[in-house]
Amino acid sequence: MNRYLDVDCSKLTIADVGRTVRIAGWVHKKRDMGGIIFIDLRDHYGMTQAVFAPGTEAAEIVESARSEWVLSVRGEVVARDEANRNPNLSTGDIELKALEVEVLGKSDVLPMQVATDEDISETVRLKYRFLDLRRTNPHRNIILRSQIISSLRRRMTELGFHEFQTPILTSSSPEGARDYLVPSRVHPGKFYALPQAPQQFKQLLMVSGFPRYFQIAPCFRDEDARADRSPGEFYQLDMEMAFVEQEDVFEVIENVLHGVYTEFSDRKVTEPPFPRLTYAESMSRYGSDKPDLRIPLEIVDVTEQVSGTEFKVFRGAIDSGGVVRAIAVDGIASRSRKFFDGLTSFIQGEGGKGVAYVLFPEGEEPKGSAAKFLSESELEFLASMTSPGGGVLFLSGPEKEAVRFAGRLREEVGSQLDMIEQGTFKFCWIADYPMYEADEETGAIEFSHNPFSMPQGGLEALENKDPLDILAYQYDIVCNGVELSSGAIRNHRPEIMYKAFEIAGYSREEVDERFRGMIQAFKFGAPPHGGLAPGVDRIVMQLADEPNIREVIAFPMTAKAEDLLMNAPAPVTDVQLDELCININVPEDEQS
RNA sequence: GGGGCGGUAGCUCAAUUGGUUUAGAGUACCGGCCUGUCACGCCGGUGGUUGCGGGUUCGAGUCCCGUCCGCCUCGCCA
Repeated sequence: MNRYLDVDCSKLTIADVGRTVRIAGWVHKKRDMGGIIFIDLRDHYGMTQAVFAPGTEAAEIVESARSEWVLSVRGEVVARDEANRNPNLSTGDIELKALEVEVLGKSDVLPMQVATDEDISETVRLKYRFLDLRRTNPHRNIILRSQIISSLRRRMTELGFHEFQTPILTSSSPEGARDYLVPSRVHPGKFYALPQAPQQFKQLLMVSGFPRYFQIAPCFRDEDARADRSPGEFYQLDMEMAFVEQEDVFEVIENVLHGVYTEFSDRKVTEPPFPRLTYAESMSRYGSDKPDLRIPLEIVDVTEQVSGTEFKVFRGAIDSGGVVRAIAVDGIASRSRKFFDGLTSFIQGEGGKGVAYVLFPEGEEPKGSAAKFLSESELEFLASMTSPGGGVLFLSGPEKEAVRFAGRLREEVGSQLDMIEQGTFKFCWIADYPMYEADEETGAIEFSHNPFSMPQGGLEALENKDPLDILAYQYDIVCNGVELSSGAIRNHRPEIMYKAFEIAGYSREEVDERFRGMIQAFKFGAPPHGGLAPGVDRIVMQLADEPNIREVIAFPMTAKAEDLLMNAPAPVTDVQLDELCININVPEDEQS
């Protein structure tokens, strides 16, 4: 085939016996028996055992070879004796009797072993990522990512979408995360920004008359990392459609996600149409706008039912305008005191006060921290929420807090009691987000999500309704408690745009200044349009069943946004800085 | 920026309450032996600023303070 190899390391079988072929790859393991030498040669495709007979020139060369050397071996394919076959290897029925070997690349002593399953510290893995990626799991994850992205592209194209590229060097946009900035040499003192998302570009493409846009889009946001959030950069399946309403977007994305999740996993995937929840409904039933529907627990508002209670904890909450939220859990009555104390500690760790509870053990009196303070009728009602042997957990306080803590408690109890349904991907839409929210400290009205979303009710709603009551055509798609994407039907009407921004405190001039390109475009005939942008890394993470996003990124950065392999970020030369008219002014206590 | 956990041979880990440990083991590496292994085996050897700096103590891998790095998390993520 060429001078290095004829076939890859996975292909040779009993049918090839007698052929003389070349294979090339890495020394996975070498077993030197003193005379005969065995080498497992590994490449991307598989592994083949090469045998070196004592006294041959090839054996002499290979004697000094070590793990991860790169060899090309020419040899004769021979069948192994019955007793010497290796059933763990696809090529285990044969071996390559070496006639000739060429060393293509030597290896220093390895900083980490490749041919091992043992855990290796992430620092070492990231510093020597090229070695790490040779290992089975990391290698497989990156290939899976490639296949998923191919599949996404194919599915989008088949649905009539066209793929576009949009600028990487663009301008800083207000709102949102901190930008990554790139200094301009031609315009000293001015900066490009890397796009946080191609949001405005894709909307401009709609105005340009392209009805179905998509892109596997790199997005750059200078925000801190999480297990499911890589710092700096990530990828979205960015898509946008013209002349559509919310349901049209839902239908397309359900098709694509159901397809890709079914293609790449054996789990049960929610059949389209995915459940639709309003934001308000999701918050009240699950205490979260990204509910994990695999947990069969729901939050119930029992404020009214216990409004006459003497129980001090509830009394205090209700009298100061708060609420009492309850989660009924079957079979929980037999749990130890320690279990419930643990739940209280958990909620305290989240910033709450604690968890009250009442239990209904079968054939016994109700017990639990709240039991003796509740009236007969109150207990009767609560008992009806669960079955004998069950119990009810309570969180009380100001509504916003009670809702949030109840949501966290729901997840914690679900997880501790192994109630999370395994082997499924449960999707849902969260729609009807509020257009605005009040800043917690200042009370100022600000956009709660994307400022480019169309307010429900249009201009009329903006002019006549309390801003905090206005909903937007704004939606999220959630899978197993992970937010995959936000999206919206966009506001394509300049007059509605100006009004929407005015409510959030931006003048017409500011809007013109900050979104010049887009607002101008909308004045020259813009179609109604909308879309969303599921996070590719998170999709791959779920399909690879990895708990950490770095496992599906070939060259990830650390939580502190450093690339340990490429040594980024790094200082640059004074010449480079001079050319950009930049003076570095790092405070002394931050120098390292 | 706050909180939590961690950092001991190249790698993965151990080391009782602060003390007979010359800081050990496996693996890797080096040397010797071995012609059918597939985690080859056997014998021997090299390899340590216990992240770094300071402190307490007769004595610190172990306790205290600071600092750096890694992970998780809160803030942050239109």
